[in-house]
Amino acid sequence: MIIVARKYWLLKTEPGCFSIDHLASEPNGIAGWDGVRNYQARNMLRDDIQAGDGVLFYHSSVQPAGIAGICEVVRDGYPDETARDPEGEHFDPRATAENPIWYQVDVQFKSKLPRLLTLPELRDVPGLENMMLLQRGSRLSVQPVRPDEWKIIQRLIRKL
DNA sequence: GCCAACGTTGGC
DNA sequence: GCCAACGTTGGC
Repeated sequence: MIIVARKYWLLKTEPGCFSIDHLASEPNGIAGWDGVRNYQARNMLRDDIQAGDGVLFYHSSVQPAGIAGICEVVRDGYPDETARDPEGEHFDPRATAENPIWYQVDVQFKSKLPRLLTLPELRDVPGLENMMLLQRGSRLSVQPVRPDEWKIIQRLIRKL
């Protein structure tokens, strides 16, 4: 018997580089989440994130930063080919076909929030105190989100 | 632009 | 394997 436990994640991106609008305008709203060059994040992309998982799409390095939309993982981790493109900005000369080093998933657009659910707002929400995003010095670009945190955030979104 | 936090690199 | 130096992230 296969038990599929749906999991939840937060994926960070700088909207100047790739925003929720970019994702929405892709064919079928599907894009590869590539270019991640951090081992902790890589491990989650490769091993933990699965098709069907829910994703909070987070805009970082903007004022204010915040959750911009919701998307869903539609493909499990697979080698990130941008690591092997010498012309690309995510090139890593160590990556080979046998040892790709870096991994990505594919995500599909679900919804764009009517407005950003901002970081300062999230900090004030009871129940989110332990959310990884809100911890000091937290800068992982791929973060697990607990089911209760996901639920609270879905409720906030409905009231936006 | 500043700077705290954290990751990576490389000499030893 | 330690750790100092350096690079990057990202909120402010």
